[in-house]
Amino acid sequence: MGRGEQEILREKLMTEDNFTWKLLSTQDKGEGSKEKEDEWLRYIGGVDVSFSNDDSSMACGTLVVLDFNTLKVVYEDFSLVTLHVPYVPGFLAFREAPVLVEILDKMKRNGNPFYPQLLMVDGNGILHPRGKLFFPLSLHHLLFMWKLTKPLTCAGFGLACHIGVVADLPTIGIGKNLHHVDGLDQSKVRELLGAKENSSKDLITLVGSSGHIWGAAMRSTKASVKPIYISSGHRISLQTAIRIVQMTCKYRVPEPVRQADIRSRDYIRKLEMNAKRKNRFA
DNA sequence: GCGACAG
DNA sequence: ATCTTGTCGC
Repeated sequence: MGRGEQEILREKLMTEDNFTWKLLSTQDKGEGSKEKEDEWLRYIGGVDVSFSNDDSSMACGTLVVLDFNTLKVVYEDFSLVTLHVPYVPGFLAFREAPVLVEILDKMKRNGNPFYPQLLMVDGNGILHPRGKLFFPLSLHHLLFMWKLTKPLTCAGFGLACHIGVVADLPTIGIGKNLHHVDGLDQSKVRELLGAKENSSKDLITLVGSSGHIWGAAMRSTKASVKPIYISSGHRISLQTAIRIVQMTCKYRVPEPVRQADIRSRDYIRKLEMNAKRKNRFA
């Protein structure tokens, strides 16, 4: 029974393209294709969690949906929660996934027409270490993590994978810092990106000491020296993920994640402002 | 052996 | 993750 459970979970993580929509390199649509608009990638979601300064356990989960053609926000939702699980490197999903999955689920239940066809996550996908145990987690969480990671033989299982499997959505992981794994580290990546044979490239594949491909480091803006780290979350290949990220990068961080980030911070900042006004009248 | 480690 | 000011450059 436990073994069968593991088999099912292993098969749920897909790092190949598995979606119904189509993606054109130019995203141009020919004449007479209006009846088939559902077949094109149009709505891309972005999720992020921001935190309160006053109360570090208070968090704001945020979901935004952008129109791929205009890169404008067409939907946003927020959810305030109190987090009881601490942040532990490698176990970000246990802290942030529940809120984000809940907001997604709410949107789906309401039958919202803007429900995303693809989700970009502020956090890694398969670019993620496994098999390390840390203390501050409860036994329940450790067992859950163990069940999810044990069957995987060729990849990690970061926040983007976690959300993708639970919500059954194609997801892309976007890291703003490198999570050290399989011999990869910031200095090595910077060395490769800056190397003369790569000087024309703004993209390098992240190959670990074991030879495994974990994702890609991308210099998304000409001027930026600090790359972003792209990896497959769920139901998408690295190649496709890279293409989509490149098409949504107005700035260093792709728009869906950037907008979720900005609006999430804004929401919690305004909340704190209102709380302080109340105190002034008390 | 110890430290490094997404947000 | 979060605080915060100015500063440089397109």
